Order: sequence, then structure tokens, then C-alpha cells
Amino acid sequence: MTNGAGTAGNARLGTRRAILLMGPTGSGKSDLALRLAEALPLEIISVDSALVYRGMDIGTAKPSAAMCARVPHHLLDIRDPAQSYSAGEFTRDAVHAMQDIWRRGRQPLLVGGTMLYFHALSHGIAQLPEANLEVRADIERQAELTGWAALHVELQQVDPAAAARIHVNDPQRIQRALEVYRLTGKTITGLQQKRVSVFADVDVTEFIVAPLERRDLHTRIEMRFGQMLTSGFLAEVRTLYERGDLTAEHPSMRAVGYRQLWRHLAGQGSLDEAGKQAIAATRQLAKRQLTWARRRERAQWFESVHPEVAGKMLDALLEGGFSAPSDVTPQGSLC
RNA sequence: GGCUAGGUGGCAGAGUGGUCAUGCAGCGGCCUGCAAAGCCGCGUACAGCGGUUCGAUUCCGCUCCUAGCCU
Repeated sequence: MTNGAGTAGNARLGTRRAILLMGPTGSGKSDLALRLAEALPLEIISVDSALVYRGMDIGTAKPSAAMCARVPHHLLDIRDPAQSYSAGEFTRDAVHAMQDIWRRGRQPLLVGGTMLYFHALSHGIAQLPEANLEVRADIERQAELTGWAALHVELQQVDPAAAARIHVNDPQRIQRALEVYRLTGKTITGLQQKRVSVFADVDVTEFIVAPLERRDLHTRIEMRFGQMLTSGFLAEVRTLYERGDLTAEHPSMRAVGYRQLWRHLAGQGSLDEAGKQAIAATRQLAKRQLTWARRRERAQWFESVHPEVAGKMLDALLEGGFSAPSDVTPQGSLC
């Protein structure tokens, strides 16, 4: 069950490698990553859109300080919850982190559940203008007056291809396509033609961890949420709520769990209801993550509840040409 | 025991003699700068048995069950 990537054979030293460890929430990625990184000269790069936020630790199941002390983790706590983050910024940050790691003679282990970020890394991301608050506000204002359907019609006129692939009921994408057009005068369809994978000459090994049975994942998710509450998740959200500058519309506060607890704090529903909704939202997130995962043809799948996953992954890595443990001491911990 | 009101898909909850409620959950999928986001698709549900009818989830009867009231 360890075959599939076809990277075995040439153990060229100096080869730039990268390991991708993907999986739905609650599949035990973080612990696995730690074990791999302690066995091989690796540094962890978090591939997670929620772990970038400071002060969001419990609800995101962020690796603890103790874990960070054992193995360097990158891209954690790099944003304030009032800020936003994006696939483009992530790609840039991840590339920098990888280059630093390679420079240190080690290899990056990219771990996380934000599958779009993995996708952007593997398939490349086009040079597009960043989100522009004013233009977005303009478009939203217009949408309130005319409705999104009218904006979709507008998109159809400037970029028929985009309009054809973006559903009328998908405001987020209609807005982005229009935003790009207004900012550059060029269609998003055309701009997206040019993409280069950041892994162009990198030897990539892809792992996916997930429970074989969906029931197991659901059980795990429910248990984990209970533990989060016990660990003070509600207080964590309350602290953010009481800051006063955050709203339910901030990307950070739309994260699973935070959104539902925020609503409860705003007086909309009991804690019990919020908990049920949060758990359901987590299950839905996991389902979407699995949909992405199934498209990764080169990935090797591992049953997450299996006690020997870490060992099997290590075997696969050594077979794939990874060097044995070196005596390089960890450095550059960012958390 | 009697009376009354009800029994609709996993849950909530409309409704009609012959097209679809809907919401939530679930499942599948989409996905290029908000992605833990946004979006699309998917359900021979009408308690059971008879009857009326060209046709019954909808009308009638009986049975079972539930809730409230009464003795």
C-alpha cells in the first residue's frame, strides 16, 4: 500500500524535495507530521488558512508551543484576525519558507487541510491583482441595487468564458472576475492562462491521511469539538468578540466553530445549538476536503486510525530517496 | 373507558383529489488571491388495512399509535 508515487530509485543528494501531508480536519495530520519531522531532517510548513491567525489557537487545533519547540513550524500566527490572507499570499510565503529550508540543507513538510493552497502550489497560481477593497465595495453596492444576476450578465459581456463557468448564484466568484477586469482591463480567464507550478523541479511526495470510514471521522470531529469547549474555546472566541473591531464578516471569524460561537455570543441561539452547528459545519468542511483529496492522483492514501501510519509513511519516504536522519539541529522556529 | 386534536422523508414543518413545498442534516460534485470560504446537484415521505373515485398523501370507515381533556 506504500507504492503509487513512483519516485523510488534515484536518491540524488541535493535534490530539492517536498512532502505534502494532506487530509480532512481531525485526521491526525499534525501529530503525524511531528513524528515524521523528528525522524527526518524536515521542517513543517503549515498549509492552513486558519492557523495563520494569532489568538485563534483552540478552535483551530493549532500545534502547541511544545510541538513548535520540537520541530520548526512555519506560517503560523502570521496574521491578526482583522487581516485577511489569500491563496496568492500563501503561495508566495510558502515558496520563501521552502527556499529557506532547502538552504539550511533540510526538506519542507507541508502539512494542512486547506486544499486550495495545495492546489495553488502544485498547479501554480496566475499573476492576478490582489483583492481591492474599494472595487469590491463598489461591486457589492451595485449588487444591492441590481442583484447579482445583473452583474453576471455584465460579466457575460466582458468575459463570456468566465460567465459560462461561474454560476449566477455565486457572488464571490462573480465579484472576483469583475474585480480583476476592472482593475486590469483584462479578463480573468485570459490572465489565468499562465500558471507555473512551484514544484517545477522539486521531487514531491504526496500523502493523504483519512479515516476509511466516514463514521469514524464524524465521531472524531464530535469528540474533538467537545474537547475544544473544555479547553476554553468559548472564552477564546469571547476574547475576539470583545475586541470590538472584529465582525462576523471577517474571514477569520467565518472559520468553522468561530462563526457559530460568535453567533451565540451575539445572542443568536444557545450554546448547545451553536455546538451542533459547529460540528455539522466541520463535517461539511471535511467532506469538501475529501472531494479535493480524491482528485490528487499522485497521492498515497493512509488510514488515519491505523497505529503504524507514521512508520509506513517513513518507509515510503526512505524508499522514495529521502536521506536518513542527520544531526542538524532544528533552528528557526517561528512560533 | 369516553371526548378532542393529531400521525408527512433522519429532524423540523407546509400542503393538495391527478406538476415541485421548503428549511436543516446527510451524500456526491465544483473550485485559480475571503477557501475552515462560496457555489451546484441528489429524496417513489405521506402510520396500517379496507372503501369511494378514472385517480388518493389529500374524502370515508376501521385498526394501531401520540398528545390533551373528561369519567
